[in-house]
Amino acid sequence: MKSPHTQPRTLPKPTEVELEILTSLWSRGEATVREILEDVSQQRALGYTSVLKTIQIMTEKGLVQRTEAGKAHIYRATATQEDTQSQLLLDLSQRLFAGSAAQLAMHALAMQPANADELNEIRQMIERRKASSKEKA
Amino acid sequence: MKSPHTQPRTLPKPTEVELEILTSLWSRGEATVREILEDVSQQRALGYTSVLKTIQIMTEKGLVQRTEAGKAHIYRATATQEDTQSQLLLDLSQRLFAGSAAQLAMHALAMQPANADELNEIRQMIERRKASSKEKA
DNA sequence: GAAGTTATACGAAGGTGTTCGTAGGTGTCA
DNA sequence: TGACACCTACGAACACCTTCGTATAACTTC
Repeated sequence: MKSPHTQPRTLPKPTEVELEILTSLWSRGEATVREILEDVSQQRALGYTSVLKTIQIMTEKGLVQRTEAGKAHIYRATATQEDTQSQLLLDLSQRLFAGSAAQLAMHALAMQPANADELNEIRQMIERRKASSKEKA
Repeated sequence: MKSPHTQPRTLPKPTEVELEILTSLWSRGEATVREILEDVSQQRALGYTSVLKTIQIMTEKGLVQRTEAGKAHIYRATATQEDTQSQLLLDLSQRLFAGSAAQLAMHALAMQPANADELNEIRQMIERRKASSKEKA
């Protein structure tokens, strides 16, 4: 029998270090503590047990899931990167943009120029949205 | 003589409650602790001294500045809302979008539909950027 | 002038996040 | 088999955030 699904519907907001670990997991798919440490060490000096401890806490929180296969445990992120991006963007838009993701997007674009491809992609997205909103009306 | 300018060039990232207080200050321009409490109380049950303590810490951090006029001190935000929005957006884009504000903006738009006015504004911004990038090239 | 109101200052408690040291288990290999 | 390498688990220290209680000063009001 597999473990009972005692997972909460909504995952907690990952903290600073937790996010770095998740980034490693997203890029690798799954990883051991040592592999995560390799990635995280590129940006920050951190001991092995620090990563281990953090990822154990993340397991308790439900942010990651682990497979106990052989010597080293293998971890994978519970939420996709896209879902986590949405979660944190929504959070920021509520706290700093009165809940308007569009305002947030506008500010981001004004802040840092986008390249041509990105601008095209955004334009296309806007056209699509315009079309669908016209349908609705 | 006024106080020596011992302020750091970069302000620390405001925390949860600090951001709520800043939001009150941005909308009011300047405010006393009691006025801030009025605003914050709309969203969260909080005692007077809690707000006072927090804003005292914010003063130490340089997030707000105070004028000691009469009985109650008057506070104003050091950074504008726009600058703080940029600061936090930049931070999030670096931590979760590999430093790409455009990716962040795209994700925000895909996540939550924008209204027609907002879409137009974004489209115009894109056109303007396209034009300026053509000039450069 | 005593009581009540309102303000600031400050200490402290409780929670969480981050980091690491140490202990203990298991496998390898000369 | 003994030394070494590598793993997990766990406790503890430290810093920061949040909240509030208490002390104290000043101002009003009867």
